[in-house]
Amino acid sequence: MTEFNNFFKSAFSVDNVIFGFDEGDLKVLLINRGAEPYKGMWALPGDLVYPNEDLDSAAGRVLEELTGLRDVYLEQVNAFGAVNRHPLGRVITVAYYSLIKISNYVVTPASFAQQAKWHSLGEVNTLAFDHNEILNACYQRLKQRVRTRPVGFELLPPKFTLTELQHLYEAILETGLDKRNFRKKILSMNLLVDLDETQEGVAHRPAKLYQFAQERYEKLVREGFSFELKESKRKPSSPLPA
Amino acid sequence: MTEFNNFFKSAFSVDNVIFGFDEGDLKVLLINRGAEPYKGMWALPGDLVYPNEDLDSAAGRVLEELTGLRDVYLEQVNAFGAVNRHPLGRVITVAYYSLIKISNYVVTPASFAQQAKWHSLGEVNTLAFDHNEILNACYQRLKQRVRTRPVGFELLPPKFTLTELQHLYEAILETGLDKRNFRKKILSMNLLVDLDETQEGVAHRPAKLYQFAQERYEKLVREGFSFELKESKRKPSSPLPA
DNA sequence: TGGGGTTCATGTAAATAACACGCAAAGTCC
DNA sequence: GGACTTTGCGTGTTATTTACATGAACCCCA
Repeated sequence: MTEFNNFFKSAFSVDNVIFGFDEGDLKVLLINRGAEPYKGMWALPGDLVYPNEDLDSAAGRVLEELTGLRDVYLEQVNAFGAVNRHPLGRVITVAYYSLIKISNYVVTPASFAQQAKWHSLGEVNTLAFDHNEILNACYQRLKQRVRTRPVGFELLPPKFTLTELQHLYEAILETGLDKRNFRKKILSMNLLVDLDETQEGVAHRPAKLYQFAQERYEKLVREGFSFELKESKRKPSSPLPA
Repeated sequence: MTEFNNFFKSAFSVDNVIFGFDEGDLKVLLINRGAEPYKGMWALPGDLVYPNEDLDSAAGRVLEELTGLRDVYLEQVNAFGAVNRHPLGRVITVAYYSLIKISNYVVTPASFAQQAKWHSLGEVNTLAFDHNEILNACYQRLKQRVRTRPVGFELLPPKFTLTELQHLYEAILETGLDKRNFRKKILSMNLLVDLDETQEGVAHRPAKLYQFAQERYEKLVREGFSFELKESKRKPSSPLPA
């Protein structure tokens, strides 16, 4: 057993890629590290896992400490365990991503951060540790999920317009979609409830508001669906912000 | 840093779900544990990760010790870290699955096993640790992969018939497929090379042999494809072995 | 109060992909 | 050489996906 105990010299952490959606693009919540190593650099929020804590709980805790949110969509993606990924010892990390409604709350930097801030996915620079790699893996996973589960909705406010929903898909999939085909497809899934309300205060014809049908939503999350739409030939999504 | 070091009391392992395909059904390679805990029970092959070893390397090592094979399809699935999943301490495990050509080699039980043996997926009973859960997660992942990457081929011998290929898909997807549609679809992918050879010694019309086109294969592994065929109405796969 | 600006909402025809289906040919076995 | 088994193809039918344009609703401002 002595030999066995030699192995118990490592630790593990969770890192959480927190996605939000705002102003038409996809964002990640990053923290500015308040402690060494990598002090002052941007990083994914994460923490060592407590001895009596499950991985999922740890990921949920990190999220809650930072945002105050519970009961949020949270999915484990992968473990990262390169030998030297952490300068202070052998630490493997388990990556999670979560989807939150960005408008729902105020970010309160946790103890381990000086600052927490949303970054557009396209504007993320070099992060601490191997966090760029982790971020990328989580983003790829999200991209894939969006095509087979209706998880996109987790990112939207309770009431939304079809155009907002389309912009969300376009941002995640990095593509442009045909409006009519998008609507036809999404409406045919019986996933949306027409609220008989419209936007107010917009300087143009107001759009109808929808919410998603909870039961149907859960069914589709469980069973999966297939959302495949070809990139629109006519209106490729602009690579530049307006 | 003292506090930090309190965390370094845990270990991590890899467990490897090794899939093979033979006699028309999907198999997993299990070991009979030669040491406590769970001595004598069937389990997934796995091992603690050495202090200077990457996760992927560890998974590859486990596989090689058991089968002698290198350069095999290997994919990480998930980490499992329930607090009490290991009776001797906090050990989280990272699950991998690999796909091998079952006929290629002889199983040689590694040091940690008394015995290694192929089990049909349907005949797996209670395993050590949380290995049933892990096995299931890996199987689900494989099922999903098969629909978007041509990984199925990793399980077949270098030369195979279309019928064998179809049986493989049916076994993994647990479904029955229409022969003609299956052929049409798979041939239209330009993935197969007709070897101009036929089976020998079979008591019926011999089938043509194919191999898969390496380049095209790699391209499709990278880019993905979509293999969706509806379950055949006429010949649902029999739930019972012949 | 009406004209300009902007976004919303919608339907159809053409092309493509998926589906169900049956029969002749190529071998082995006896 | 006749019976048996499995292979290997092609086609009509149906469902899905694609491309595409115009009038309607609302705000703002002159």
